[in-house]
Amino acid sequence: MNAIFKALADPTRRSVLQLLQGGPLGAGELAGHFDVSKPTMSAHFAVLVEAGLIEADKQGRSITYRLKMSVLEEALLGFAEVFGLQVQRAPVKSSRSHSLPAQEKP
Amino acid sequence: MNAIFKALADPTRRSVLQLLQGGPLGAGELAGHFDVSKPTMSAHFAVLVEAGLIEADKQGRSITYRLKMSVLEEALLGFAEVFGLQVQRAPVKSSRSHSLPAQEKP
DNA sequence: GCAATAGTTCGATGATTAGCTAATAATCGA
DNA sequence: TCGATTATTAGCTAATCATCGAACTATTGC
Repeated sequence: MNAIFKALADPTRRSVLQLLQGGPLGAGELAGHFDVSKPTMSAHFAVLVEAGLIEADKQGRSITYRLKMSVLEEALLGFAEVFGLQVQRAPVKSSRSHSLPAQEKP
Repeated sequence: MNAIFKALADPTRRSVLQLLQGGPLGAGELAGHFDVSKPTMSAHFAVLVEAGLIEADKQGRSITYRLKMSVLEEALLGFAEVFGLQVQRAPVKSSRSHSLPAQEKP
């Protein structure tokens, strides 16, 4: 829980999560969106993986990161319900998804 | 936005918010719940005030802190909706509140 | 095998943070 | 006015954090 909030405390990491919301992306591709060095991005990814918010899928010499929505959802829910707030999947807005939906490993 | 997530990154500060969820509390009373010095707590309060998550009401030589639910709610909502999540006030569970409800300044 | 590519690890640095004690400021009751 | 109370400010330390360049590892293609 604390690891998740710590992970969310950095704007770069929150942006990474938002980018992954559109579907899995490679490490290099993600890094291209930010003006920081690759080692720095690598560290950010590590923090997110450690928190369980994303998952790495290594294939060959590239790595694909995938958002673990359920973990984010559970964390927000757990925190919010103490305050009498509800977090739930929003009703799907009628817009066809352009990329594959970020699907959780079964 | 960033200030809010930074504020939420610390477990002590999250606990403070949770305590305030039951209604306004004095600085000393809040500090009594934690095993840290009062200056340290004072700094935590300052961070929360800076983020807009709580509000101080000074009366005489004591200070009452009050949770600003709407700010917390807006922040969670703004963040969550990017991920297709909804945050809303949960339906009131049928349990009478023991203390006065944390009411927002009008 | 070798060069190129993708990403991580290492080591260093500067900034921020949480924590403390001691001192200060403000208020209240006697 | 004096002493007690409540909380903040000041000044410090230790730890954590984001960042970088350089070196390293692993993989692919030729």
